[in-house]
Amino acid sequence: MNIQGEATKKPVHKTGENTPGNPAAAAPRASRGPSIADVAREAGVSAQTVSRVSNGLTNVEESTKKRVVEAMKRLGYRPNRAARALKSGRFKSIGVIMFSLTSFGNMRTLDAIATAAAQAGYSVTLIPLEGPTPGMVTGAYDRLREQEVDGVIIIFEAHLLDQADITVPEDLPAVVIDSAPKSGYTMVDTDQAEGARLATSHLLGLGHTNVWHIGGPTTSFSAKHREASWRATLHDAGIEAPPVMNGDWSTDSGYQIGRELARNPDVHAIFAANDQMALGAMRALHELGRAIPADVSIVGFDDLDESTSFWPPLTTIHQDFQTVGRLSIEHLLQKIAGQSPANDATTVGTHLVVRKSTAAPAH
Amino acid sequence: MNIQGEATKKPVHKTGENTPGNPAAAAPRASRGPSIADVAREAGVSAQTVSRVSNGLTNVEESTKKRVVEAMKRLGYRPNRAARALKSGRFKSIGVIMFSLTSFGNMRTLDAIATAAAQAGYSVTLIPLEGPTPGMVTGAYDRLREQEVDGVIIIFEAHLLDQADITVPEDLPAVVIDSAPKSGYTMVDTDQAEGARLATSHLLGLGHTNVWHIGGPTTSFSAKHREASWRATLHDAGIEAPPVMNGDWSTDSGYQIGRELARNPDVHAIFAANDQMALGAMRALHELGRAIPADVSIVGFDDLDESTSFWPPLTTIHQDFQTVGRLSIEHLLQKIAGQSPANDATTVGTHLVVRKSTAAPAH
DNA sequence: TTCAGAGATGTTTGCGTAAACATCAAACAA
DNA sequence: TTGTTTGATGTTTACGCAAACATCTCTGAA
Repeated sequence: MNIQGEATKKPVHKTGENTPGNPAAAAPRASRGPSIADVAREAGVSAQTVSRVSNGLTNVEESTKKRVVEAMKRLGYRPNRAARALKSGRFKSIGVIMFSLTSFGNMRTLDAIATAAAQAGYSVTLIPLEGPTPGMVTGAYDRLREQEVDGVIIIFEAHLLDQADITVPEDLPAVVIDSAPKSGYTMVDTDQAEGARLATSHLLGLGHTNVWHIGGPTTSFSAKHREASWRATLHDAGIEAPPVMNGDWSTDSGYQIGRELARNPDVHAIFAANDQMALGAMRALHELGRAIPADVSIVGFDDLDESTSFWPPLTTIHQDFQTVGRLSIEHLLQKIAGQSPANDATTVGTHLVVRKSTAAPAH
Repeated sequence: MNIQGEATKKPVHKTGENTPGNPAAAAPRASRGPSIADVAREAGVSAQTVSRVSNGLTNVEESTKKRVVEAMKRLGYRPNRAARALKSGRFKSIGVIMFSLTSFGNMRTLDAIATAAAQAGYSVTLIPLEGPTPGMVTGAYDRLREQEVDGVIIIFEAHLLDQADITVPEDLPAVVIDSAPKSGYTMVDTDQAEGARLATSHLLGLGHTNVWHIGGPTTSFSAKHREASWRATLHDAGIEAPPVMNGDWSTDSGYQIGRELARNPDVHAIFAANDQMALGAMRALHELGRAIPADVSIVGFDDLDESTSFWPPLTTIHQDFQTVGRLSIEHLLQKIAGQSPANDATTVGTHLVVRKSTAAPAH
């Protein structure tokens, strides 16, 4: 009420005094909240002083500041970010481009990003993509540029951007997760190589003479990196890597591949590129009567909260999604602030979590 | 390159010709993209005409429009949403407030929301909350108001808002998911009652004489509703409901409660309020030697993609997250457009998916 | 006393856009 | 012819904010 009254009392502006044929009652224009000018009037100061208080500048006398703050409260004033952004060119918002919200790993990373961004006073704008086709990527970029964000975090293979004939505008800070180093972008990611090596070595150390691999999609750098490291680890042990079948991260794809592997009596050790595919593979093994871990050992990658409760509880590689998300934001904010112009690559460590899905081979 | 070159050629503006003591080279002011005025100059028309083309208004001659579009392309023009928002009061953005990104159900819903919003030309701004305490909710609202969104979707119990002494500003359209009907907000949700009834009836129909329940957190309306419906279904069958233990949706909480239930020889049928807790409970049952479904039957709620691959594959209630998300956006956009002022409640149907975790009792 | 310096506060201005209004030419009716 | 309508286009203005600059009021030193 009070506010309303004040708000409508707004200035007549200097729009020339001559508007005689005023058409009926002015439309009750969609109530915009009180502006900085309203607060200024209420507090008896200038708009600029209100702005200073609003932005926490120091050079305002204590009593004045108090008066302004009270006026703000009374009017329920909230700064208008659109105006602020228009004026300052800063949006206090970062965009996240990702393909799918259905991959648990991405979810966890997004969660961490959102939390870290919020703590830094940034909001997160989501741009979901439907698939890794050039068109989809382009569309996202257009949208992000329109949206005007201060920077972006991209959670997929950066070379897809290149394929799509896109370069991130040089003035738009970007951080890439799940991509190759030296892609030309700042990068933060889990140490995929270490994780895959840990998983493979664990199985080898148990006495297995070979390790099969359920790979992730070939469009994913994480997947490719994990596979390469698995292959290298086998090679270092003098073992020739068996053929790889690639899933799409989904549980069902793991199940399909798992059925193939389960039918092969030579398979006694499996390294799945993520926990979800490992889960699917375990179902296939169960269905085909292969005991885990007595007959077949399996290791996953991710360490989801759920993996402890898979049956049997899954031995897996722990990924620190939290840290990846946090570091991404940190690096991005630094770039936004104009620091750290280097396109560096940061890697977050992993570790092996041994549970019940692996054991020494029977023979 | 080309674009770059054009962009830097930007107007000198009419900032008064007299700036003699110009300090060195003018700071290479953060390159703002080309504005509507640049396009207008390039195309030899007025800014207003460019605006008309940009907004797809019809009253522009074809040849003129073409000239403008070409100029836009040449300059790489993108409308500035901040300016547009400032002018129009519309932000083409909707906010999503949610507690946790770690609950799979919320994730799936968020995914659907983001997709539907994108299709409607809206972006999604994420506001993660750390917990259901009043302070957290308040903070989120402040942030959302500052962020200036056209509407919000709230994925949690609406009464928490009331507890927090907050009312959604009447002029801010809102849709609530996972909340009680008649909460005063427009509501979209899965038909919790139907789902819980389906689950309970299924177990009863199999011949079980009682059904235990693993409940969700008491702060969740979904959880309370599922529990109430389970209780009512038992009551209708002349059965007194056994005591309920409440988890927090997490797999681990399901495991803890599952261990209690597994130790009780009377327990032969369990309805878990979500699939994750069912997974945890199944692990507990396995560990304590209770066969599923020979000795104990269990039904979940959600029907995650993973549930097919749990061991045994989980019988569960299918929730259509996709539809819930899509309808939320539809209703919200209607409210934003000023239509459908009624605070109605929309319910999305469920169905039972029978897999391998349920069977008739032994004897 | 006089003035320089420092800090508080006010005034002007423009960010990019679109509504409101103004103008102008062509088409048409009287 | 002359005026009226219609559609295309240009001009002015304000959206809310915060830089840049201007002013004003104290201190304290010369």
